[in-house]
Amino acid sequence: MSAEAKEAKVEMNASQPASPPLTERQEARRRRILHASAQLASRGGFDAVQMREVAESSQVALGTLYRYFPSKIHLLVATMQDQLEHMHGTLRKKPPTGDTAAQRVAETLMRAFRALQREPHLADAMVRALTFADRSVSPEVDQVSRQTTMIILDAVGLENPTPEQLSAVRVIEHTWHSALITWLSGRASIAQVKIDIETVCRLIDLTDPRAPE
Amino acid sequence: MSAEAKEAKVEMNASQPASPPLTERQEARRRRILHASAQLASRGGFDAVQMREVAESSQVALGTLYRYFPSKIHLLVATMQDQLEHMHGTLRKKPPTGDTAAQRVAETLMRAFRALQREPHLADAMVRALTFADRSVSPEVDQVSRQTTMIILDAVGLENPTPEQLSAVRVIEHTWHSALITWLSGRASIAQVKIDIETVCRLIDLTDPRAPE
DNA sequence: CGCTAATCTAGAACAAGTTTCAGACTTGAT
DNA sequence: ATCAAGTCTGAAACTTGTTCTAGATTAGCG
Repeated sequence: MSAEAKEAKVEMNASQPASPPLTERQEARRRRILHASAQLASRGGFDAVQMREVAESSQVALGTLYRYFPSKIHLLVATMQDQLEHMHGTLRKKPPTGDTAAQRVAETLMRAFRALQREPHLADAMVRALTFADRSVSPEVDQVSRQTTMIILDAVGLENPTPEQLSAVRVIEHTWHSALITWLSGRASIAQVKIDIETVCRLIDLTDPRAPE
Repeated sequence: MSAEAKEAKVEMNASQPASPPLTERQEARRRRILHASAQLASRGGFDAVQMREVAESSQVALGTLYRYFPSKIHLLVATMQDQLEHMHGTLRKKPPTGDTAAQRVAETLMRAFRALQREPHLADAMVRALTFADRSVSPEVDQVSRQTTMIILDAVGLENPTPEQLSAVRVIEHTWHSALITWLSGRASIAQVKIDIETVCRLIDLTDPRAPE
C-alpha cells in the first residue's frame, strides 16, 4: 500500500457548531459537492439540482451525498451559506457610502441583488430552498438568517443596535426574501424590487436617533 | 373588417379569467377536491396532501385531479384562494377599530394570523405552496396577492391609495408572508411575528397625511 | 334518438428524492 | 502491523409527484 495520507484533521471552523471534525479528504468531498451543486443550480435552477447528478459530478456515491447533506434542501441551504459568506466578504471590501442608514442598507441590498441577477438560476435554487425548508433545516436556515442580519447591520453601521432597530432589520430581511421570490417567479420587475427595498429601508431611519426625518 | 367582434359569450366572472364554464357535476368535483385538499392539509400540512389521497378522498380519478389542478402546487394555491376568500368575507364583517391606519392593518393581520394558528398545518401547506410556486403558477399566485392587497387596503380605508401607499402595502405583504414562514418553520415565536407586523405597519402611517406621528 | 367530441376512470409507467444494504476502504488506537 | 469502528461505494428498492393509455361515460347537438 502506498503511504496513503494519514489524514490529519482540520479543525477550525468558527461558524459551524462543533460537528465531528472532517479529514482533509472529507473536506474536499464536501467542497466538491457544494461546487457541483452551485454549478448545476447555475445552469437550471432548483430543478436542475438533481441528487444523482450532484453525486456523479462530485465523484461521490449517492449515499455519501446524503450523509453529508441529509436532503436536497439541506444541500441548497448549505450552498447558500457558502455563497453568502463569499458575498459578505465582497461587500465588506467596499462599504456603502450613503448618508443615512436607510441609504446604506438599500445600497448594500441592491448590490447583492445585482450579484444575484448575474446568476438568476442559482438564486432561484437557493431562495426556493430557503423558503421551502421545514423544521428539520431550521438550524441551517437560521445561520443564513444571522449572516444576512450581520450584512445589514454592517451597512447600518451600529455596534449596539436597539431592539427597535433589530425589529426593523428583521422586517427588512423579510422584505428582501419575499421580494426576491416575487422577482424570481416573474411577478415583479427589478425596478419593483428596488422600490420595495427602498421603501422598507425607511424603517431603519425611523429608529436612528441621529438622522431624524 | 367587420366591426362585429366575436365576443358572444364573455364569461363575466370577475375573479377567475374566462375559463370554459363548468357543469354542475364539474363544479361539484372541483369543490370536493378543494375540500379534500384542505382536510388533508389540516391533518398533516404540505406533505400530507398527497395527490393519490386527494383523488381518492374526493372520489375522482388521479388523471381528473390533474385536469382540474395541473400540479400539487396549483391545487394548494387554489385552496389558499378559497380560504382567503372566506377570510376576506369574515374580516369584512368586523372592520378593525384602530385609530391609525397602521393599527387597523396590524389588527387585521393579527386577526388573520390567529385564524391561521387554529389550523397551523393547513397554513403550512398553503404558505409553503405559495412561496414555492414557480412561474407556471404566477397567475394564481398573483390572484392571491391581489386578494391580500385588497384585505390590507380595506383596513387602511382608502379609496385611492397613492403609489407610495401601494409600496408600503407591498412591503407589508412581503413581511406578512415571510414572517408566516419563519413562524411555520419554528424559527420565530408568535410574539415575534406580532412585533414584526406592528413594525412594518408603521410604514403605512408614514404615507398617511391625516395621521402624522 | 343517435352521433361525436370531450371528459372521466382505472391503472400502468415514469421521474426524482430518499432509504437501504452488502461489501470494500480508511481511520485511529493498540 | 493489526484490528474494530466508522466511512464510502454501487446498486437496488421505495415513495410520491406526474404522465400516459385504453376503454367507459357524459354532454351537446342535429
